[in-house]
Amino acid sequence: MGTPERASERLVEATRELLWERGYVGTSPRAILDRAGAGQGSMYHHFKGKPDLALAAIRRTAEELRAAVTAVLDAPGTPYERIEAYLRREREVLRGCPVGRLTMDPDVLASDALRAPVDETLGWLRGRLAAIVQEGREQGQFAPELDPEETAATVLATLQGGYVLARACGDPAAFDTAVRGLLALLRPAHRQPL
Amino acid sequence: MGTPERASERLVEATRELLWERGYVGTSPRAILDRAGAGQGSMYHHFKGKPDLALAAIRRTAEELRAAVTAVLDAPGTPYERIEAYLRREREVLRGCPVGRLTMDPDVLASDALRAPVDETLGWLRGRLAAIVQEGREQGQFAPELDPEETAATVLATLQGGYVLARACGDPAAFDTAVRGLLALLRPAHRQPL
DNA sequence: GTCTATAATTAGATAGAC
DNA sequence: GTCTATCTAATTATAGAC
Repeated sequence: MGTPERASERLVEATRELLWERGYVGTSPRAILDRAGAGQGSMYHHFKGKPDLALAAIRRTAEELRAAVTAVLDAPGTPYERIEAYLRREREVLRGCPVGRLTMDPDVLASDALRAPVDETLGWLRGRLAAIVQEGREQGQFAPELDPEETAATVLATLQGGYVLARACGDPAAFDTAVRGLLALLRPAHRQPL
Repeated sequence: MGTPERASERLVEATRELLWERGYVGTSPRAILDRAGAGQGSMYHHFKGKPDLALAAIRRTAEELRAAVTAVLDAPGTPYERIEAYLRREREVLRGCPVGRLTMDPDVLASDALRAPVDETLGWLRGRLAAIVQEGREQGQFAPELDPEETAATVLATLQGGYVLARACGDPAAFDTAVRGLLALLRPAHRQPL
């Protein structure tokens, strides 16, 4: 492990870190090269330029997120438990979502190529969550009035917004508060009172 | 109405627009001056520099947001209806939240001065929503298990995250879907089934 | 107050040596 | 493949005229 051998690899990793920390417009090729320990020639040999390198970085970040989410959502448990596990999974909350944050980047949104992996990843995530809500509805754990697509969107939006609240006050607890509020609303016991 | 007379006024307005569209790191003094139709001297006469001007712009945006939210939340109606009115109020969804988007800006978060108005505004909003949830709980419209602070955080997070989802796919409908999902979870009728 | 001129620094990319 | 040198434009700010 540690620093990768190949320069192209180090460039992608450095870009991933910087996109997460500073976004696309806030990341300069200079900063990438410094962090990767590579020269300009190395970057322009492997990639066509900043957008091309960023695309490679975003795609890898998206892949990793999907793998991590799949591991949590495919774990055993009731639908509610799996959603709860996803909402409560360990996160570096103050760093924000490495995929979701890109939607606040004007240059990313202006490029169909850069926006595509973001759109696909969040769309996939919504679909996964919707399937679980649907499952819970069929099992009677969730009320039939809950639309799976809508509920999934609410779950994902609460997560993404939780990052916003936590970063605003500089305290990860704000994220947890929003998640607890959502879990209370989703809780089967509460929707089927005594 | 129209373009303000005073240059300082035009500078603040231009900065407000650009911060909303491109964020802090994506906004250059040059772009501000172009949009405001002002020269460099004008800007450095009224403001100490980019951070100072941005602070003035952020404060005004925060003021306007508070006024607009107050108008909706203080309107007549049950607690659920007032929250629903807030969630469904007209928004330019794809532009995102002018305050919330700043939390994704590394330079804003790195500055206590710039982050303060963002933190205060979202904190105030959470407080207002929590008071309404509390009210609804006392009236029996919301279940006693719903913690007002947590529920308010969930409502605000869903909004902020709704912008993320909508911007990712370039469709405001994604925002509405998340809102409908939240309203279904909050709906008194669903929490007190037949 | 507002302007233009200037300047030091960085962004983003190219050329060509090794 | 990787490096350094170079280049054009933009960023952020200062100086000084009007």
